[in-house]
Order: sequence, then structure tokens, then C-alpha cells
Amino acid sequence: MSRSRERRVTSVDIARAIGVSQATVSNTINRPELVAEATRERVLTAMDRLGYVVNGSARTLRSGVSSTIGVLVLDVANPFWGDVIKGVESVASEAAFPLLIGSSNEDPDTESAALSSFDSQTVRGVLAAPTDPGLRPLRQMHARGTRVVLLDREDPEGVLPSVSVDHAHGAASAARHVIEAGHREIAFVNGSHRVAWCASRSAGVRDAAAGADDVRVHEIEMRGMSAEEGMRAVPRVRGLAPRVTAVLCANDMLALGVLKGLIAAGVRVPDDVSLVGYDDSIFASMISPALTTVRQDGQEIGRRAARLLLADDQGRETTRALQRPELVARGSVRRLSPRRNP
Amino acid sequence: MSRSRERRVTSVDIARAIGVSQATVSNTINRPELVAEATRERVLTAMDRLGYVVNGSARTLRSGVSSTIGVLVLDVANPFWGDVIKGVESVASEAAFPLLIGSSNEDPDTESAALSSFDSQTVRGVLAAPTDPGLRPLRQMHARGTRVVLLDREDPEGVLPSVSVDHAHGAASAARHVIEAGHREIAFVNGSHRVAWCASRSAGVRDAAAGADDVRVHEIEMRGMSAEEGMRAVPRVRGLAPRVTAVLCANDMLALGVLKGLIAAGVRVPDDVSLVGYDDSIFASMISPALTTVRQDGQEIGRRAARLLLADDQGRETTRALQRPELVARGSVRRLSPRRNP
DNA sequence: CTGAAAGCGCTTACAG
DNA sequence: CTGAAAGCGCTTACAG
Repeated sequence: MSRSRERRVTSVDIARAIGVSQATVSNTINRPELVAEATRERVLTAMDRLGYVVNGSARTLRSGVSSTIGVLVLDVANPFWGDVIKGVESVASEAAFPLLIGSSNEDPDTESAALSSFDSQTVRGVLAAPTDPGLRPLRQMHARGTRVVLLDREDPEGVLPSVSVDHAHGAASAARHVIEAGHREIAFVNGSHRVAWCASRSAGVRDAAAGADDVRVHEIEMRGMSAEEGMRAVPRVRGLAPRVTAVLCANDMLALGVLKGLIAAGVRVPDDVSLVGYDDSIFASMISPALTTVRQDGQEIGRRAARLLLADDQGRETTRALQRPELVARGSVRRLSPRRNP
Repeated sequence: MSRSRERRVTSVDIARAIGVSQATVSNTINRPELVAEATRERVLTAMDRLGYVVNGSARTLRSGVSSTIGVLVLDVANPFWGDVIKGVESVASEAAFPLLIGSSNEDPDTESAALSSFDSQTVRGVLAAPTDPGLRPLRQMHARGTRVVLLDREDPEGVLPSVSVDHAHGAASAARHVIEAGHREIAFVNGSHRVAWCASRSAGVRDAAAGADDVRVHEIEMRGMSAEEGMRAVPRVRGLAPRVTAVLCANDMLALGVLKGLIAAGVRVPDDVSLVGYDDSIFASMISPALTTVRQDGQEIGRRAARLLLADDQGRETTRALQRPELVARGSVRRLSPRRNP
């Protein structure tokens, strides 16, 4: 009835209740092998009966380490990052490590605010997909002894470990797929090059094009990577048509927008123009035509990053994990010419 | 070079550096109006120069309150919950309140583990979408003085505040839409009734059916609510056919699976069978046919819940916010007969 | 195997 | 307006 906020029960309460010292209570939690079986039983029973839950702040303050992990993503509402978080969560919760979440929305100020908030919680480690190209705040935390693992991005200076994706490889495989199908004039609807992986994907596409004859890539750099931005890209794509016969996109959302815009303009996919996305989002196989795309496994990235963070050794061998995205061929690409090599 | 984990700078370091007391440092952070302008300046400058960041554990331990908010969702990887988290995050980050995230995956044990982890962090409050129908752990936390706001669910006993969605209303509007279009034999592919809102939606569908003549609802209760489960439901739906002319689903993912299964079986949507989803997921407008569905705004739920949690008063008036989902009519429902009322 | 004591870094009355 | 002191709830050597 009353909103009596009863005082929380502490380790002293437990100790008093059964006539042992506070140290013994602490030991049965943290070093049970030091405590006699009978004593341990009594402590455990009392903790259960009184509803004891350890005060994490006191523990962290005293021991100097906490078990919470900070995760900084670009956008919590984006399903890819949701998958990454879920992957992290699955390994962290096994070890009973709480997760602190921040979303930078690609704003460096928001990012550094989130990181310094992690810092003041003295997190055990940070998993971060940084926006700030300089990685300054992360390097500082690392220098101060906090473990850091970069997500979906490598450290150019090679000091911070990372779990990233070979974006250039993924984008190149999309480009090769389309070139293989006989396309020669290709548009690439990309996000801003200030986003590291957009730049990598651009490089991948260009590499693939350079490795083939007569291929030309027309890159269109958009501000965002939403379906709306994809629709906005369509007039520019059509300005390039009819020469352009294939459109590559930096993600499935852009591809969705391009598809919608193309259909609205009476352009048929893949009959008139072929289309390739990136992400293999949940809907990619469901739209019509089914979208050819490139898959990267967000949960796996999250799991590997969390394991890397929690590994005792963090040896340099495993320190730069690189996932290879794979092409998922579906119905949105049309073969233009017979294979050149029979 | 060296992995020297330099000791973190503390408020004592700041105090010593400029010859003031620790209390003055603390005051310039927490009660700046008590500190002379000149002193304040010196403290601030020193903090900046030395790279001071407050130790949250010490602060929480001493003051007895922390600012971190625990958020417990059913599944971080589900876009709806991603939206909710984003909404929470947007108001929490304004107030510089860190977010602790837990994902129960609808398992009561995982849920109570996450909650007790929140508990030991002495969170300022908890936003939770509980799986445990008894709400026991949440009531305990509430009794102990922790603020609790239920997400997407009401407290039957009326003591815990909540921000929920009128699921019955949403489901009823989907059913009415289809009845209005002339359908009389309706399948409802639902999740488990142990999930509170699945039960509510079931009630809403039945209510709508009861309000019309000759309408029969065949509910199919699945274990999960993924696209895979939706595909698995198709044989059972077809067992009901050809009588059934419309299929309602508890979410868009199920609808997606049903759609896929139906197409694979050569059933045309909406020509042979009409289909309605729930959520208005990002892909709903993009699939073919565009999915008629019911929209609930996850970000708004998150924002309202966070505001409710942080409100100083938490008066009883605003304490049970209820969002009304709205029907989004698109192409997946076919009108069977002319309107009955001209 | 158990206990007494110190101390982590803050905030908060309380004096002055 | 500023400082000295206590204390939040733990963990951790250290004695015994």
C-alpha cells in the first residue's frame, strides 16, 4: 500500500542475520571455494530469504572493474544494427554482462557524449561503430585501459581490434555479377563517402569495373540511405539512361526506393533495368521482383566482436576479424548477353 | 606505446591541481550556483585539461540514485522494438541518461536475469515489456522504490503505469475492414495467447466478428511470429479453404510468410485470398501486393514511456497512456461484394 | 576457514 | 563562498 521505499538489503544485513562477517558474505559470492560448505549454505539461504541483490556500484567502485559493456551503433532502429546488438547480447548475457547502448545517429557529438557516458560508468569494454573518422575518443579510452573493439570498421593505424566486413569485396561481387550478366553501363547509388564503408564499397565497385572491358560506372552519391533517398536518386539514374542498364545500391533500402521510383516512372525491373541491393534485409526476398543483393550477417558480427572483447588474451592474430559478405542472386538482374566464355 | 593503464583522474586530482577542496570540485559539477564564478572557471578548466570524467559508480553509491534507465524488450532484433528503443533513446539522451538494454526473447528466466541485473545497477527506472504474466519481479522493484513503466502492456491490477497500445482496437479494425469488404469466413493467424497482446488481438477480432452477421473466425495459434511460422501456417489455412477468403495475421512477418506460402501453393493474393498484416513494417508498402496492415508507432511509444518515467510527478492521470493503432489500407484486400449500405 | 579494517571516488550536511 | 569529515556498500589483503 504505502510507497515505502524499503531500504535495500546489503551484505551487512546478511552477515548480521546469520552471525558471520561481511567478508564471508562477499567470499561466498566471489570466491566460494574459500568458504566452508555449511557456512556457504547459510549465507545463500539468507540472501535468498532476504532478497539480497549485490550493489553493482559499490562493487565496481571497490574492485575497479565493472562487467558492463558499452555498445555504440549508428542507429538502433536500423535492423542491421538490431541484429548486431542481438549478437552481442547473446554472448554478453551468457556471461551475465549488462549492455549499455548508445546510438550516434552518425553525429560525432552524440557519439562522443555516448562514449563519455560509457566512460563514466567505467565499462569493461566498448564495442563501437564510430562516426568520427579520427577515432579520437576511442583511442583515449583504449589508452586508459578500456578494451575497445571496432564494429564494421577497421583502425587504419592498426592498433584497435575490429570485427568488420569486407565491404569492398561485397560491392565488387555485386558489380562482377552484373558485369558477368553482360551489363556495361552501371549506376551505383551510394551514400556519402564520409561514411567509411560507403567509400569502401565505391572502391570495390570501381575495382571490379576496372577488371573488365568497356565497363563504365556512374556513381551517384546521396546524402542518406533511406528508401526516400532512393526515390530521389531515380531522376538522376534516368538522366543516365538509356545507356545505364544496371543499378547497384549501397543498401536494400536505397534499392527499394529506386525500385519504387523506377516502377512509378514506368521502367520495368529487370526487363529494362537490373537492380542489386546490399544487406539482404528481411524483405529482400519478398518484394517483386525478388531482390538480388549482398548478405552480411549482423548477429555474427555482434557475436564475434563480443567474444573478442571478452577474450582473456586478445592476441593479435584474431584481432582483426573480417567477414566476407556473399552475393545472393535472385530475380532483379537480367542477363543481357550470352556468356563470353563458353 | 606501452599499455600503461594510467590511473583515471579523480576529483581529488582536480582539487589538488588548483588548490581547492574536493567538495568545491563536486559543487561546481552538481551545484554550480554555490561556487564563485572565478573558482568555477578554474575548476572547469582543470577538469578539461586533465581529462576528468566523473566516476558514475562512486556517484551512484554515494547519492543512492543513478541516472541510468533499464529497458527490457522482447527482442532487440525486431524492428518494432528497435523503434521503441530509439524513441526511448531520443528522450533519455537529451537528459544524458544512459540506457541499459535487455532482451528477454520471451523467456521468463532471461527476463528475470535482466531485471535483477538492472536492479544491481540501481537503475533510476525500468521500462519493460514483460513476458512473465505475474509481473512479480517488476512489482518487487516498484515496491523497493524503482520507477517502472510497462511497455505495450497494462497492469491488470492498475498499480504500474504503462504506455500501451490498444491491441484489441487495432485487431478489430483489421477485422472490420475485411468484413466491410464482404468477407465472411476469416482465418486469424495469431501468436501464442500467452503473449498478452496476442490474446488482446484475438479478443478484438472476435468482437468485430460478433458485431457482424454470418461471420466466422478461424483462429490458428502459432508458436512464434516469424515469417517461417507464417509459412508453416499455410497448410492449416488451406485446410480451411476454399471457405476462407481472408487471412488476418498478428504481425507483418507472419503475413509475409503466409503470402510466400500462398504464392508457392499457387494461391493468388488478393484475387483468391485477401491478406492483412499488423505493424506496418518498413517493407509492408514495398511487397507485392502492397500489404494492408495496422500501424503502431514504436518510437512514439518509446518516447512517451521515457517521458512518463522521467516525469517528476508521475500523476495518476497520465499514467496509463494508450495508443490507438490505425488501419493502413493497401492492395492485399479484395472487395467481394458491393457495400450493403448504399 | 573466518573476521577486522581499510579504502575505492564521490556527495552531502555541517562549520566557518 | 569554501573546506573537513563522514559514509554509501562493497572487496581485498592481512591476521589469526
